Amino acid sequence: MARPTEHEVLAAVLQIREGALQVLAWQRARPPDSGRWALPGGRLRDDEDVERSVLRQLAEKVDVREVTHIEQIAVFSDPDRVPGTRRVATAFLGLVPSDADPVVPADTTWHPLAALPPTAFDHAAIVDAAHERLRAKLSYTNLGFALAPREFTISALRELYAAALGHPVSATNLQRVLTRRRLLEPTGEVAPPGPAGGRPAALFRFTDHSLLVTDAFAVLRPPGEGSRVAVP
Amino acid sequence: MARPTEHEVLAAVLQIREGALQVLAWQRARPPDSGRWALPGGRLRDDEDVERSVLRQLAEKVDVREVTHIEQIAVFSDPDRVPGTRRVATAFLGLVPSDADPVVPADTTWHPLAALPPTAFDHAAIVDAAHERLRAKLSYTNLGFALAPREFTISALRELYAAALGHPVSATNLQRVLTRRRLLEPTGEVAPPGPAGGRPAALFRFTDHSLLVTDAFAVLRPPGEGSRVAVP
DNA sequence: TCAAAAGTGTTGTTTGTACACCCATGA
DNA sequence: TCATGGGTGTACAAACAACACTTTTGA
Repeated sequence: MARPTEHEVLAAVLQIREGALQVLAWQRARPPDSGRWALPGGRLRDDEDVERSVLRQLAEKVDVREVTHIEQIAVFSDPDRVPGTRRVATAFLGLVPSDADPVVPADTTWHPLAALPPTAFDHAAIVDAAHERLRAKLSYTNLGFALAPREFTISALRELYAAALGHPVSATNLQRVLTRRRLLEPTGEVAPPGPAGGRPAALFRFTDHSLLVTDAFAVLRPPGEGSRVAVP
Repeated sequence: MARPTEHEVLAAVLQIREGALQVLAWQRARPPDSGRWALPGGRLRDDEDVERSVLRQLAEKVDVREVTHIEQIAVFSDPDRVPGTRRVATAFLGLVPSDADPVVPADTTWHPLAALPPTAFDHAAIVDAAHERLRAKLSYTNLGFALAPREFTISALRELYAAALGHPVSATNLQRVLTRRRLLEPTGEVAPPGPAGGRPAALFRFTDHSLLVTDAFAVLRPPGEGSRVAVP
């Protein structure tokens, strides 16, 4: 009955690169599932909780200072999710801003979510769940801050949102929505126009770099209340 | 280094009883934390995933058929969250409709969240997280179906929502919002008035008993799309 | 016919979308 | 002065809160 069980953490680290949403993975050199691509992670140590563990393990793959957001997605615990010793996994979503280019080990590369190579174990399901969480939170929180550089033009931000959401986004309305929610503020600077000319774009930044829920239109709220809530 | 680690599941089972949001807990008879109140749960078995495990363990406390909704909240994994052998916990939110009155063991009773007795370990934090999740999802999903009887009057539903949310809810607007989202439909029957008289109330039911996200006003959606999404 | 409870009508505000129009720059 | 991208103004529709008003019952 007391078959040994390990606990591991796994992270789907997402970044917009070359206009596409990509995930960091490393290629397994040894069985099981050798040759397939796996998410970064590993065993939970005795002296750390799952949050510290995932940050420690990511530090071996990327500079942790470049991970702007990390959150639990779910526990994956099918008894047969990996062969051999049972392993229960806590899965995380991690985000890296689009202007970072972390040094990664030789066996590790980025892959567009739209064209994932064969993945190890149940890692494809973890990537899907992370993507879904990202899509949802982009709509009702300020989570864009974790995908964008510190300063950016609206059209650059538009491309990030479009890539992450998987559908076209209007720059006009994106600016309007984020400004009305007071998530965006102009820096006062402008970016030089491209080679084809055009009006120079104003630079913006996110007002906050911690997660805020902007459920302005979430209903059934107490009579006459604000609409911003901090998430601890 | 390889200190033994157990994996347990814990459930914050919530129900509206006597007009208040209450949680199911049992009183520990033995150390550690003897006398304090703990959430139902226990060790993960080798042949089950965490979802099956929590349902199995709840079956020992309440009739599982009365649990209308269950979902993962988060992993609690502080190395010192319990004394002795390390235990990593997957916490769940469970919901029971207000008209159910499950038979529970002698050491187990319901407690209003507003007046929780001393709790064991980190179980108070789990209850808080479950409550927060419930509050959020009541606003943007049809999760009310899991708290309400199959058929109910609007004013009964109003009391459920008010108790779960912790603030007053207008019956007028509650009916309007849920109807507009097509979450509610009239049964055609009416409930007899109370002793003081009054117009008999029409009975309603939820149109769906599986979780639906009604993020009608979630922004940045693709140009011209529907507003209901099924959650698997 | 009055009090009590339920339900509908109406109004105003906020949020978001769509689209036309104006602005600043390089060639 | 024209093409190119950036930004604003305006109009419209949907969702919701607030509150007045009507309906249906028991006493």
